[in-house]
Amino acid sequence: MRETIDIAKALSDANRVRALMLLTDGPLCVCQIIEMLGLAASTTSKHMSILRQAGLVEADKQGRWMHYRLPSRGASKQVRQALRWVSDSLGDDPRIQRDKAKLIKLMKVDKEALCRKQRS
Amino acid sequence: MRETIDIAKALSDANRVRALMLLTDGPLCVCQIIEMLGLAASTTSKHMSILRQAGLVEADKQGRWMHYRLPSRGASKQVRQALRWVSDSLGDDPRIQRDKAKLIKLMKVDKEALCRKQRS
DNA sequence: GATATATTTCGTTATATGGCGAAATATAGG
DNA sequence: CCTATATTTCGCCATATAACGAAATATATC
Repeated sequence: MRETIDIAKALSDANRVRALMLLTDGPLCVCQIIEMLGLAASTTSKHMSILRQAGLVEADKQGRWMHYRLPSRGASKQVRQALRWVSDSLGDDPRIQRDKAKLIKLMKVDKEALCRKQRS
Repeated sequence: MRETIDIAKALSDANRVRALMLLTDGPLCVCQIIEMLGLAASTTSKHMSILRQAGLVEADKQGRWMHYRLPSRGASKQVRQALRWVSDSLGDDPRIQRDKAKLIKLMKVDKEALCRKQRS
């Protein structure tokens, strides 16, 4: 029960769902997610931690950079099914599609440059 | 997007999820749901209205009694998929099973008697 | 039509949540 | 080991949410 509610809670905020959908084409660095959502770093970090707690994303730290990605095969049936639901539901949502288009451009920007820009 | 978030929000409260799962074996009267959840009538009513808004339940009024049930075939793919997720996830949850057992007993009580008891 | 009653709506209160900026943490590189 | 820096944690504020009881609504029955 707890797990199910945690997953539902994690999915009940638009910015978190956007972040999740951004990961469908591969892992992203926190700074990239910050840029995409347009939120403060602290807020974005909290969102990712909630998604992680629910098992909807996995994280791994590479040096100073933290990368988030969708869970690998090992994920529980619950998580897999929830992810499929969201993904099927929002596959052609206009906001999500705009995000994906914007992400393609963003991926061309160097991470170092991105972080520098965010600092200033 | 809105619809997805509304569904997730509706599913992010334990009492609402319990109410939803109670309906898997057929429609119930509000007074029965009140009894099962152990909440005030007004609170229960609000929960049902949130589930209804999200499309996760349908309602029909029969005289003074309002009956809630899971949506019929017409439901959107989103709703059907979300319901399957919850149902698969909680099929063998202990709390849900206890609820179901309790419901079987409750179904033997006359609705009139139930409402009278709740009033007093 | 008046009364009883099942449910909903309203008003209130306490807690949860999402947002930010500042401070803390951890790691790369001089 | 000291500095720079990517991310997280903390403290705060505003808004959202879940709970209740009281009042309102709708419907059956007299």
